[in-house]
Amino acid sequence: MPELPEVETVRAQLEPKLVGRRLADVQIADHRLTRPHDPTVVAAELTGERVTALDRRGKYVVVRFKSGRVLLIHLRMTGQLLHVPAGLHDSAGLHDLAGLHDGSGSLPVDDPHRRAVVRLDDGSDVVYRDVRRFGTWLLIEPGEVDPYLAQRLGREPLAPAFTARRLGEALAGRKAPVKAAILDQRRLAGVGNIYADEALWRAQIHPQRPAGELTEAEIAALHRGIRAALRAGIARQGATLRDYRTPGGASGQMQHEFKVYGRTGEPCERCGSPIEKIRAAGRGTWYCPACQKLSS
DNA sequence: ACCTCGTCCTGGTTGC
DNA sequence: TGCAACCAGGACGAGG
Repeated sequence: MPELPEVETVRAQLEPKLVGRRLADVQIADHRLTRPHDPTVVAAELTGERVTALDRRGKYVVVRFKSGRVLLIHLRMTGQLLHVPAGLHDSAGLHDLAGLHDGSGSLPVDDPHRRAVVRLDDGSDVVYRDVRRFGTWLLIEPGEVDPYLAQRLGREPLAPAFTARRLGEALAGRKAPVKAAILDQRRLAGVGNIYADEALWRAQIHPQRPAGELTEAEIAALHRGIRAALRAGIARQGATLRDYRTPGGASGQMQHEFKVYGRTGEPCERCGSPIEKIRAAGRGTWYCPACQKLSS
């Protein structure tokens, strides 16, 4: 599930491949990708655009064009953006990069999960894959992107302006579990299920604590925990559970560093107690019942 | 305003 | 062994 660290890794790796390039040809194979807009129309509008910047906001990849228009890409659960150098199209190498081994030593001729391909003016391709088709491409007219994002996204957790005080403001008065609160993109942009659990473990806070009841010290610890977990994820190029790949096709390494996520029954690194799995905020949630107490 | 839950979607896993 | 049920979860809208 691409969260902030995965999306930031994709952005950083794609940036030098995309900035300055013109979109020579755009093919969109999935009508859901550009909903509610017609993919053929979107593809035609994208063709000829020149990329001036590749940014990230929350979990969105923000592709900025010279025209002022912006393409917002959201990978949701299983979206991938892969860069394929000129001359390697449709080769076995691409399937290898995309992690499509079928275990028999042979590689599929067609990739059924390829939803879109952008040919750049240097002959390379940006391939968009998405098994579950939750991902979205939204082409936005100049001036409309800031209001669109402002309506949906809160603060960037790694920005200097995101202080413990700001986090406290976002959590104040809320009775929802703290995990639900930090997953709320309108409060905090970019934290998903994995890094929420990892951040709460670092802060030694129970995921079901009411968000508004955290003490000042706990808010400070959570602030540090969120930023440390996200930075660790970026440093490891994200976490690959199944689908996530960098644009070069590599797996992330952060899954090897998880303190709690997916580690049911394994000893807590801090206290040795077995990690437990519960359901919180409607999501699978892992935590240490000994050092993340519900009542402090 | 806040909060919870259902929906979208596919493929891997579980259970009978 | 076969096959249906279940599970994973980011964003969003419905309903309380």
